[in-house]
Amino acid sequence: MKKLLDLLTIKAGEAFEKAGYDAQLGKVTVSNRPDLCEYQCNGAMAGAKQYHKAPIMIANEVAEELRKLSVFSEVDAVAPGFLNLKLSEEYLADYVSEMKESEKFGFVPSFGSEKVVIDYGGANVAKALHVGHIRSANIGESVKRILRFAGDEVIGDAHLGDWGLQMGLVICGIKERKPDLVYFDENYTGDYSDAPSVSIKELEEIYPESSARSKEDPEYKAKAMDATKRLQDGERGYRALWKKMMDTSISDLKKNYGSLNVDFDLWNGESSVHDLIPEMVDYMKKGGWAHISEGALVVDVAEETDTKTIPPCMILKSDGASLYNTTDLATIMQRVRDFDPDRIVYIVDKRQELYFEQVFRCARKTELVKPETKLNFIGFGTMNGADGKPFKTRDGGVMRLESLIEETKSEMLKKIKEGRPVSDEEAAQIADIVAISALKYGDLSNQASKDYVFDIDRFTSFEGDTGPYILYTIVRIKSILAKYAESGKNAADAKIGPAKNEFEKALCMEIAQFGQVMDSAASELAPHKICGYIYDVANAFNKFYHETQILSEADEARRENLIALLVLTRDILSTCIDLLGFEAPERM
RNA sequence: GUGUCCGUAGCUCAGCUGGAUAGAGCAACGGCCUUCUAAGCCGUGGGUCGGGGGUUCGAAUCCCUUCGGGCACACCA
Repeated sequence: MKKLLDLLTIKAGEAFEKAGYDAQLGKVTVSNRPDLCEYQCNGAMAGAKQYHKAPIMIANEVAEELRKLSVFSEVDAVAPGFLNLKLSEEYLADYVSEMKESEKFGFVPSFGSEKVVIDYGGANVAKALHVGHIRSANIGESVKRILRFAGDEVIGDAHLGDWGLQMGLVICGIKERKPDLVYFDENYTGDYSDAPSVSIKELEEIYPESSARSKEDPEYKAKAMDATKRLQDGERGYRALWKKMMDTSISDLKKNYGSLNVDFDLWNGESSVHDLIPEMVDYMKKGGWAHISEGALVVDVAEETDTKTIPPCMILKSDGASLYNTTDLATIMQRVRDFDPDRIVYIVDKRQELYFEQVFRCARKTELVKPETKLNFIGFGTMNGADGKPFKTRDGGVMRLESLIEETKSEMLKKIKEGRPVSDEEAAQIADIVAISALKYGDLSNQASKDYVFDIDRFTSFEGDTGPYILYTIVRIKSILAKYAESGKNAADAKIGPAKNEFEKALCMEIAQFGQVMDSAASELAPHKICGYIYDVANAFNKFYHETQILSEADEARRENLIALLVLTRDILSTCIDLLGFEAPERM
């Protein structure tokens, strides 16, 4: 289906042309003065100079043409040259009815489909997820779903931090605690499959402890670095222990990400490209791109048009060791080999923007990717506390993501119980679902690039621009539809009829925006646009709901029309929250 | 220092490829439940869009400047 605004723009363009003007002037937008009209076209004013004519005269001539169409119920030319339009109820009803029958509500993206790898999550093995991980998870998951909806083939990669000094630190920590473990027996040649594993609890204790100690004790740090090197060089026991830790950590990560409805297609990490690094470094040297600067191997990425100095992209440190850049570039190499993607999207803290600019330039310059391959950096802002500073626990520490989720759930449970009476079991189930909506909507409704204030009271509120409010609206619709179904009736194939009042029409117009909104959300990778949209739809629905008796509507045909409108509204909202990565309960 | 992002109602934020009277939510105040979930709806009050200049018929939006804040700037990730 064509987008509604595109259809109207085509009509207006034709009218401009018939009146003797450029069709390009016919751009129709949603009105910013809903008291005056529903849609507007400002082309007459834009064309005034070109045609040396008063804009109102042009507007009048175009209005004359537009009035001949059945699309509009009202066309006004208003000073200084606005064209004010109202849609005919029949035209609108036909449009939304067609949406209801169409796959994806008739959404057709204005761009072609691609193969995309999304790099998000940012989890580190052996370290618990903390609140800082929530944005990448939420935004990445949503972007993944949005692009899939738009027809892309999307691969989500967790890109774990599983190979650096942190692993050496943990190995040292474990060795200190349990030196007798078989992993540390250099003479052992047997199998490790029955060897003891490491619990997530231990890992979470050991890492901070070991990390703190290494900062004060240079000798200990040297041991950790040695352990890291031995791990990377392939020492059997260390590799086996590492594998055990990976298993423990990944299953814990799956649990935590799972509670946010986040899942990955690939659980690759820095370790997966370890073997690729020598080859890549060699390639960059042979290609003449990499050279030694201050002892380190670098690729110059500055360009003449730069307004700021871009430092070279470092490939190897002066001690010959690899670093973040090395694995990220090798990962690009790997992704090109494995998937040959048209596009790689990184959902990362915006403070890493310059760094990724270097990596992208380096990848292009060294022809790791084809010139047309898109490399996108989606930088997100910090989640702040009420004081406007990065979110911390009450005692100033870093809050674990799990704790944040638990706190939100218990807060929500309290509110659910304050409401209508429900069983403890049902209340808990509902609270879990609604809490996730609160967290995700609270996060995603902000533009990704901006910092935002995390306010648990606001996010978990059932009022205003919140996840729970959206869910409440969906639940209301479901409730009516359930009652309708109980009466044994079925209006599954019913069409949506011409709106009988302004509220019904307003709801239809909101719904009709779907394609437009999806298109910009997908092309701009902007989940917050979907949040804004469903908030508008929910508001329009609640107003409509307040004014309209549905089940008690006497005219059966009219009632079926209304049920059809409810079905479409529910489906649109449900689809949108799924794209945001949360779901609605049956009751709340 | 260089670069970059931000500054809109008491608070949290939309709007920013220029259009008519700058919008929401929260908070405050006042209405609406024997009727499909009142977790809703309706209404009232609240603004020199940080300041100054410019471009334009028209600027929160574009340009310049200035003030205030965040962030980044090769061997961390």
